[in-house]
Amino acid sequence: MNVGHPALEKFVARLLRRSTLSTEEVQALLHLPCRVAQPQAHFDIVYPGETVNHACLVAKGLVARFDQMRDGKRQIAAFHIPGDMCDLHSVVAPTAGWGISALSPSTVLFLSHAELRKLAIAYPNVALSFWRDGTADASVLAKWVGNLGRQDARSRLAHLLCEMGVRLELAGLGTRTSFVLDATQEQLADALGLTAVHVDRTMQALRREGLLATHGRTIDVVDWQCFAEAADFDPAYLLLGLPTRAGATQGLKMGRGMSSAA
Amino acid sequence: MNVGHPALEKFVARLLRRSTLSTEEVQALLHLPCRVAQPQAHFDIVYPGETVNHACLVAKGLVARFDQMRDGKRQIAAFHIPGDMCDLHSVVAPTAGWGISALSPSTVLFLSHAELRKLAIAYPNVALSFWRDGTADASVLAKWVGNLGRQDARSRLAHLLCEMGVRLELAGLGTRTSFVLDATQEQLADALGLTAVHVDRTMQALRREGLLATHGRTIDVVDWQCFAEAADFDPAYLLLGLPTRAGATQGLKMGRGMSSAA
DNA sequence: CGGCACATTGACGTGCATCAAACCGTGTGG
DNA sequence: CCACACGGTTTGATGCACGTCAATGTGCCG
Repeated sequence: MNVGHPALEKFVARLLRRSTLSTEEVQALLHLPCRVAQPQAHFDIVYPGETVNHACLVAKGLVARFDQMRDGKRQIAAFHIPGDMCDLHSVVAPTAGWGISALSPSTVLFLSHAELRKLAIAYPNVALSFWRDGTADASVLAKWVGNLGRQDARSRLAHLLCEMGVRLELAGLGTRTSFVLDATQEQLADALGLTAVHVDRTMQALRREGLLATHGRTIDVVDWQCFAEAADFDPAYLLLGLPTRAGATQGLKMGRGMSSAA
Repeated sequence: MNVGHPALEKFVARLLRRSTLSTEEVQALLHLPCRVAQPQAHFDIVYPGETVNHACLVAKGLVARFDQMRDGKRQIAAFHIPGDMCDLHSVVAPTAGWGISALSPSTVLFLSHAELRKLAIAYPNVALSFWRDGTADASVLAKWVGNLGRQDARSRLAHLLCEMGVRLELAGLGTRTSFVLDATQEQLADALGLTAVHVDRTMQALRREGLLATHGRTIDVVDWQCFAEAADFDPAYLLLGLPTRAGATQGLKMGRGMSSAA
């Protein structure tokens, strides 16, 4: 057991990107006790359906939240990079259907629900920031639903890469046009609702189009504008106050009449 | 402007299904002021990308949160039934990428963010219950990601119907095996990432198999067990403490080694 | 050097999209 | 009371994006 692990700073930095916290609140967060673990790639940190009494903070590596079908097929619902709490929501819902798995060799911190809840109750503002953090995750999920439901493989893959680029850049782990995404094509396939084979072919297509270059697991986006275009990517859903693609989706379709009965 | 609308009771009932609240807290919630509107079917209540200063509570009808692509195609990310707050999360994130649309003729209440935030700060326990409510929505989103990514049309449709059955039953609007889902096949298609044509054919297949019967927009599930089986449905993700399908997804796949460095 | 995880390739099958037309119930106006 | 328009459902013909299976290539590590 450990108090005030340096990775907590990354988490606080993430919260501060969307919420304002007082020095006292920040200090309280930074002094949370934690336990550290270093799962290797493919290790399941939390099994689907398990009840936990701690939340999981990523310090290093790439971690995913996934849903598992009866036949064993997996669908990744979220990627988590250093500074992310995979399951902060487990504080208010300790049993759920998902699992958490390390995609690459990682370092994770376990923070007790009791301690986190204590903070949320003592500092209403911290509670709001936790809620807001969860809302941001949910917004990403909603966007993934849109991607899976209404875009083809090319757009889906491009969108995922755009998202990870922006998030990794903000986390200080590269730039949106050049970053390391430490996942196998099979893991990407699990996130995109595709097969590894098709992810490979799609990746090749993007390379052939000159939109993308890869060196090992480093992704280089050649022309961000074109690429974001191909991805139908608008960073608004990340809830980071980033500049929105002008007039993108606003008011495309008018509804028809709404009798007000105030 | 209206104070203490009866539909607030449904919302409080929804919160109480997952959280415990004191009488005082309940009273405070029940006395929230609101504005009422009655959108007809297809009316867009909130446009994608709009900034709002109120949250939207469904009193009657069927309402959806949706994501819109550049080409105008829509993907529904969540259905909302009476008692649901479509966008409680907008209290902590007033601008986001989604839109909200009435699928059938509905009644909705608008509750001011300021008032809701005031409650959340005054009563930490209410803040937790709001956070928990948002978490439940997020859990449903994650499940939808799984469905869209890894199940075929038949399972997806069946799963959606299972979910709506259970939710409508809990809201007192039918039973899980017999309920009204007031959406067109096109709207279902927008939720399932399919086309209306294919939804129709899939529905017919389920009827032919004897799993389902429909009368207008009333759904009758013939054999819940078989149907839930076909849907790969396990209600755990609804976070309602419902009985879980025995040993469904637990520990299907073992991970491999995790060097502990506590 | 051999083994292993991952990437890549090719041949082939299929689930769902697309397009276009017909059908059906319901409300509306002549 | 019929005609017709309208939103929604149903049907059929055709095509393609992606899945499946199976083999081969490639870099890394012991």
